[in-house]
Amino acid sequence: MADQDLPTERISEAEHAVMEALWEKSPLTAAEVCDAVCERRGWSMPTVKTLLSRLVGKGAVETEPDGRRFLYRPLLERADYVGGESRRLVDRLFGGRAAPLFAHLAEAEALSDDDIAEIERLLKEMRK
Amino acid sequence: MADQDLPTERISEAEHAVMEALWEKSPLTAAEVCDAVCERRGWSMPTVKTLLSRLVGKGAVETEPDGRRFLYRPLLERADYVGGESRRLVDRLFGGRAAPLFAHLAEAEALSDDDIAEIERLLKEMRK
DNA sequence: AGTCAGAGATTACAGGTGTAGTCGTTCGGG
DNA sequence: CCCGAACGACTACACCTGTAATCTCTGACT
Repeated sequence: MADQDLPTERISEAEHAVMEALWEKSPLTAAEVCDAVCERRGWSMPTVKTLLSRLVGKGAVETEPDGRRFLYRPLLERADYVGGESRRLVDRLFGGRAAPLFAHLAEAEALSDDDIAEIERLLKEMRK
Repeated sequence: MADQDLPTERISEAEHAVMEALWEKSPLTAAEVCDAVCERRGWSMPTVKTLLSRLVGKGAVETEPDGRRFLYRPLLERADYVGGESRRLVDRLFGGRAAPLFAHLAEAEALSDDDIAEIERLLKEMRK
């Protein structure tokens, strides 16, 4: 009963970098997306164009004509993407239970003091 | 300073299913791995053989001759794999901070009561 | 001793992904 | 009014992944 009718196919890692740029600010032109990500990833414009096209094809991004170019805007929301990826990981690696993930992060000392404090705060809030 | 000298390349999802079988019990023959996963995934023997070979190539599994066949044994430990994958996700999606991941799971109601109780227990233990 | 079952090795092949070049059109400047 | 810059569309291509068929060898049984 949790089926989304979003026909959202899976988004690859490179595509995700483009999505992050669009989540940060949108709509953007292809050139602006490139400004946001090309240097960090060592990409050229054509690469960004390809990724944008694929994202449009996957239904994760929509275009809006603006003169003779396009403005790109995310259709998939970040929270949905993040939620899906998190769930996939938890399902695949921890049998769907979040506690073992937490235990693992704790054991690996991947939790900062800030994280711990924040989580305690969240827990307190939840149980209220 | 946390670089592992393990030359462990990335393991794909199908390969991961094979690893799970080997983590469950090892060493196993290819046929035994197939017994463990073929039905669930709808795979045939050749598929398992291919995945095992790739895992050996990636240095995640080692072989030990046993008569004329091989016994397969994981070299990569489950905790390392799980840790790596978890870290990748947290880095990519939450800027490396675990608290937002936790917040997200909480918000998405992906935490069962058991999870919450368990996490509280872990927290109490950690702060001691 | 000959053959067959079963083991790993080799090959296959379509689809996804990372990364980019080229093509055709069209707007704006001279 | 023409040309070049810039844009999206199309094409390219190597590698990875999922999935499997086929080949070759060798040990065991008859």
